[in-house]
Amino acid sequence: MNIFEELQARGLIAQVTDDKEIKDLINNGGARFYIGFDPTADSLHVGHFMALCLMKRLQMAGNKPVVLIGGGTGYIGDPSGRSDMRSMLTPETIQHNCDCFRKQMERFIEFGDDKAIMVNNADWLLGLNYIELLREVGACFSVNNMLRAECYKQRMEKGLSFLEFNYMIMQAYDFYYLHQKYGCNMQFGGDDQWSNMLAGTELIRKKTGEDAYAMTITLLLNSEGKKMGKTAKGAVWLDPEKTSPFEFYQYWRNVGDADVMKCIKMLTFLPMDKINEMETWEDSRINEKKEILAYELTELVHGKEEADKAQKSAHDIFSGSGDSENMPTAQISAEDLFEDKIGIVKLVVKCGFAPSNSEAKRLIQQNGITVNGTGVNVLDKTYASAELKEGLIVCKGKKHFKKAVL
RNA sequence: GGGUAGGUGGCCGAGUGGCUAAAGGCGACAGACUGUAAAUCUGUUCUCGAGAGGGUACGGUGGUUCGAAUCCACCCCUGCCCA
Repeated sequence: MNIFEELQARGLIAQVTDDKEIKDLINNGGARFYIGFDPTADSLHVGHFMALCLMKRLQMAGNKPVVLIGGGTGYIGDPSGRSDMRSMLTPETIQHNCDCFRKQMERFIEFGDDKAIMVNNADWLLGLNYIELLREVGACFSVNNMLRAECYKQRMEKGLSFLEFNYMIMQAYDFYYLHQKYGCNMQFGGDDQWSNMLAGTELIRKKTGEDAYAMTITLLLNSEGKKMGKTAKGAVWLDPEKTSPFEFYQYWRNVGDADVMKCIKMLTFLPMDKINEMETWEDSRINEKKEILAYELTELVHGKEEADKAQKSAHDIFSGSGDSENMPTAQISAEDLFEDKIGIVKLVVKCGFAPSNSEAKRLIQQNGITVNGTGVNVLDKTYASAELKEGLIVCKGKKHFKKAVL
């Protein structure tokens, strides 16, 4: 099975500009392709992860990846798929985010002379001269056409600033620039990027007469049509500081039944044979599938050791052996104690189960909190420092566990 | 630049001087049921406080009033129409 077929079988391909040419290109390792990442936060998330996986798959098939960090486009903000304007990031934040991205990616993709390269579009976008750019690039764009693009259409009702309107031009310019400088002939991206990517291939054609290609990856949606990789607290991050390996594991362990196989196909590197075999498993093995999904992904993102730990914690907690060795911990400091004791409300907040005291109280009153296996529903319950030294197992609901230690 | 409609809690959206910490819906969290799933049902959903009670909040700043999300002035932002 060649790479194109595999991507297809995994359901990763959403749209392509020319499937024949692209097939040839990537199957024969002839693609020098880029994927752009805008530094909108200080960690990558699951959406980025899919793009990185794709990059890896293509790299394994002999193609050369270019990682583009949007240090320049971050100044503008992509309006695609947004119903309102992004808040503008300060230059310092953008720089900080770029650095964070770089660190995380280096762990995942191999960079080097004959491997992947990483570039930052701040290097060429920030120094552009407005009038020159208008003459050189602006002339190639039809406003009429741009307005017809899906990504802008949605914004026509709610308002679109000129700043954001220019995002497409900047992205197109990136592609053009990379084409000229590195011989980049292909761009990949999320499906919401389609119009921006097409703008790039068109710009290249107009300026150079050469063909360049674009392909989008299917957005990972759950069976309800919502983007996956989001939780109540926000995105599922790849940074272990922001989303612990255990939480990461649990997110995937808890995906809906209907979404398991899709996630396995799209996100893991399990061979298609194995996946096809899993498709034939009986329904009763659904939880086994979920464990495989969770383990595979945690291993990819956080490494084998962390994945083993997360899986073991999950088993310990949910299959009742009560072993707390690998449970995520919450550190309680001496200042949190009053008269050598800590109150239940404070304990719940310290464990990160509630952002405010009020919410913690509600949880407690609703029987949502268990400490060391016994339900606690009175607000004045306290625990002595000696108990804390032993480690208190605090759980919120049935799925959230923390070991509180002094 | 002119006209006009708007800006309310995480989101949508009611409310047009006291009964409003603000209806209703969505989302989220907890409980029941389950398989660490989905669906369903119940409860909760600004914050501080053990509680009584307090604090802050309807775009911003001032003002009127015993009392303002609600009235007035100015400002900021958005949609639509005209230029």
